Amino acid sequence: MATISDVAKLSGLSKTTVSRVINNHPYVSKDKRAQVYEAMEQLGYSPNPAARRLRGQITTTIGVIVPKIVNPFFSHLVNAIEQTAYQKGYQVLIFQSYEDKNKEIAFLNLLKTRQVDGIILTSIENKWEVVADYQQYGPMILCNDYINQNTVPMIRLDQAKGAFLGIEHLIKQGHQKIAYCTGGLFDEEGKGKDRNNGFQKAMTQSGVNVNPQWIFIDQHSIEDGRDVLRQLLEMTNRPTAIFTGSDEVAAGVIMEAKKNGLTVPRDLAVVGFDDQPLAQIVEPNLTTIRQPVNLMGTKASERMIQMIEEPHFKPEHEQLPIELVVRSST
Amino acid sequence: MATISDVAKLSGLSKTTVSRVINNHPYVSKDKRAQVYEAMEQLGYSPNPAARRLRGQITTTIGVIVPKIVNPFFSHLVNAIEQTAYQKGYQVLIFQSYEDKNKEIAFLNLLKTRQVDGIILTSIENKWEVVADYQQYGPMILCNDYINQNTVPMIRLDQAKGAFLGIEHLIKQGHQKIAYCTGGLFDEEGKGKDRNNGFQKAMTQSGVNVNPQWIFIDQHSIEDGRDVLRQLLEMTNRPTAIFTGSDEVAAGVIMEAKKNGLTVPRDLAVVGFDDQPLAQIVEPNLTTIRQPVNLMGTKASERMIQMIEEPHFKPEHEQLPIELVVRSST
DNA sequence: TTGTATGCGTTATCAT
DNA sequence: ATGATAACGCATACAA
Repeated sequence: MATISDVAKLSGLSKTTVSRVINNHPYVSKDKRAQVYEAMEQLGYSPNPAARRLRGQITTTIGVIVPKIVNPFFSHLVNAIEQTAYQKGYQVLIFQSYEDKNKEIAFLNLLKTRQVDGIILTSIENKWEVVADYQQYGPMILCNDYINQNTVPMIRLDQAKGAFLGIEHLIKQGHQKIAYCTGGLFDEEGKGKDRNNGFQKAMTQSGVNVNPQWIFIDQHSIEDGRDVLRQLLEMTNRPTAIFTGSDEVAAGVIMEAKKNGLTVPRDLAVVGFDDQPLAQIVEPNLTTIRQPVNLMGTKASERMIQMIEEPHFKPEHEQLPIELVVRSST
Repeated sequence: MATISDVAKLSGLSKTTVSRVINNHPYVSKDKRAQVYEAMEQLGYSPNPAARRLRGQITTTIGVIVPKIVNPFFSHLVNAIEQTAYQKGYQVLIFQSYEDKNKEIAFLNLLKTRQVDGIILTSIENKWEVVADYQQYGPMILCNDYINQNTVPMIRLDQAKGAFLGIEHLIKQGHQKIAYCTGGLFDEEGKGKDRNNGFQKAMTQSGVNVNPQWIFIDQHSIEDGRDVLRQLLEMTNRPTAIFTGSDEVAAGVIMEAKKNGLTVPRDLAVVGFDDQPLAQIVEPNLTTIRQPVNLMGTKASERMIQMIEEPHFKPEHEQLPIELVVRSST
């Protein structure tokens, strides 16, 4: 590989001048500039990023930590982040935490070691205090996941409203016996807390009781959904509707319901979450919650770059709208 | 950030010794080694990768170029590559070409500028000669996509066999009027050529005619599938079966067929490709071709790392098995 | 077993 | 407007 010295030698100028040309500095005469370009062309020169980093302390690389890239929600999110960043000349490093605390720490360390200029975190695995500590090494944005503090910029969806809309919709349809699935826990704090609150709020507001028997935690896959339905089947007192918090789970519920002779939505109404392609493939088509994933990714990317380039910039928290898509499963 | 000099100063030793400890060199006494660790710990030291790269010319980073990460096939492939690489201490940079020639070139340039130690190419956008040229700058592997030359290591699926199995299956079921969709073109060369050949071979072998009217190119999405079915509907001479080359397209075909009062597989048998989750959600469940994506990713990753670490290693070409999964759409 | 000195490719500082 | 030189953090050849 040609270096800046080679270019300097060939063009008969100094490294400094070449560097000036590369970085579009002023005070370089037209003809010398041309000479340099000529030489760069001839040598097929391109600057060595490692050297630039060592020198300039900037990597033009953003790290994104996601649980799993094979989850369509995150692959779309990453896609939006990446496209936006690319346009602005930034690379995106994608890291999969697999919901593992140690991996998350390992990735956060990239900020410390300056492999990335900033990190976009789409889910939090460790205690927040632990994660927050890394902010001293560079900018960090929470995108999708969030915390109840004001110590880091956040771009997120109004998850509570999402759950609220889904449940409210069911209640309006006359349902009083409503089951609830979450991908997280059913705690005040922790994963899925927001949707839980939205659920609670909608139920309380309409004076509908929450039956703890009908709460299912840690549900993610199609198979999980099938399993939930099997459990429902064994109950003497069954719900008439179920909010699943995931299109996959919803699809599983529906498939298994039909297999067992139930009719959706007559015997059981089902609400999903995400509006993934499969929502329009299950039959009946899924009523679900649509989230503006692309918008969220784009915003996160833009904010991050701004934070990197303007060290004193502190973005506002943002909560993006979310909507109910009514189809035929309710 | 602490540097190696800080560690040297604090431990009262030289940079060299510290460096030796970091890189597990022999000839460092137990106690000095301990001192160094002690100092590193105290300072929260971690080596600066940019400096290491500049010095050592190794990045422990592999680049993967995919068309789109939101395509589940590629997100699973990338996932497998990444997991394997991560275990061996390599990072993976994911690049989306969006099937754009220029983007592909831009990414290949990362090899030239040593941002990555090697590149795994999962699809080829430019002419092969153009791409091949970049091999002089570092190792390259073709994974999934391939060429008819012996100039680069390849790990791929037996796509021809995949298509062959699908078509053969249809013919065995008594079908003679078979439509064919491809995500590429219907040329001897170019995208999808292999599946085309498998299709041709199965047809010819059984003496079944190929009707050019029933060939559809450049089909990818669910919507594309719906569209294909609408076109079929307008024909007076209709096929009795269709091989789609994509589960999404197959799902679209089935959805639209049912919407128009056709029964699958009685009126139209449908074969997909990929065995994605939705294959078990459409009704009837999709007969499809299953590809060992994870295996392919793992192998590509392993081979690449070997090529990086042993400069004279030239991996064998590999063609991975592929299988037919019969469900109820045929 | 340990340390000194040098260079990797770039950019910023200071002269000229 | 242009150039000489130092410095970024690290790893190695060589010396001791």
